Amino acid sequence: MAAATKRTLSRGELSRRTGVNSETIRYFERIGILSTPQRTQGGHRVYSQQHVRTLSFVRRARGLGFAPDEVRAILDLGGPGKACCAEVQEIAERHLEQVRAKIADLLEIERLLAATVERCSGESDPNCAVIDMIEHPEPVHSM
Amino acid sequence: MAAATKRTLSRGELSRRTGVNSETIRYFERIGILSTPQRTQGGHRVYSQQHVRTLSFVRRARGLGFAPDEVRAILDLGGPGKACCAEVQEIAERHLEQVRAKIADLLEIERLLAATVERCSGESDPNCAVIDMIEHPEPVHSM
DNA sequence: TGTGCCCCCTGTAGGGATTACAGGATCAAG
DNA sequence: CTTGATCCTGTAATCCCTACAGGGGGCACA
Repeated sequence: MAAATKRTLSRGELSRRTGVNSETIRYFERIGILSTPQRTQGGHRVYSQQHVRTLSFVRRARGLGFAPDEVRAILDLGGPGKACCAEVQEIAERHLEQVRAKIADLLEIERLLAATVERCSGESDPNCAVIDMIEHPEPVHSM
Repeated sequence: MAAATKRTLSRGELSRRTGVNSETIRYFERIGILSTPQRTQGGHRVYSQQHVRTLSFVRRARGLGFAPDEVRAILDLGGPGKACCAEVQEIAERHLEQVRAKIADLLEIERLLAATVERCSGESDPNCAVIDMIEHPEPVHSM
């Protein structure tokens, strides 16, 4: 079991590899986001490279605001031999819409913030542009 | 108190107007994000148009992933006669950076999702492009 | 074969943000 | 004045994690 490419990892190693808190890994397993790993005779979890990939994906998706349920929904469809494209495509498209809506909102906020910071004198002007923006926001549609 | 422009609202009305859960309004008041409103003699909260504006801003900011503390930080600076520009500008700039980072990540995800959905046949192809993407994601830097 | 030390195991408790609920009072319309 | 909707307060529950306590495994190294 020496060097080179070790094909399995402990929970701590998986945590370090993916940046996901090791307690959270246990939690993800409990709520069905990460498949139950094999165990050693002593009961220690043994993770595969597949787990690394999945968990990395989950991390990115969660970090971008996708709900655990949504993540699970996509992940569930990726199981071995499970149903495919038609169904997955629909979910993916919904996500795409959400992503685009978020981007639009953020761009709007970005525009506002940037313009505002620019107008800011940096001095102690009681007529602050940022505060103005807060108190009289342009409508950013929806939300 | 008939029609036209009623200048005050009850909690429920404020909730409906802003889309923020009415219990959450109470919560925001408790943690200092929404200023304590006036009360009727019977103890019912009475909100102003200002509350509508602030709460809408809070909602947008929260929806975009800004922490309550961050929201409060900006809001606090907007108080009547409070300190200004220099300080606010700094906060706003930090936010701007965060916003831009988020946008970048989302654009990356959007690109991936869009390309993937496009490749999708929409049929029951066991070789699903979306699932492919999940299992062999291109690195999206950081995260 | 021991024997350390580190990491892992389980169950459970904590925390932040939000939402829900129970039991009672107020509002406002008829 | 009655009544149904809405509000009040305090507290519990929920979700998503994260942390802790106490008791073992895993494994290098002598």
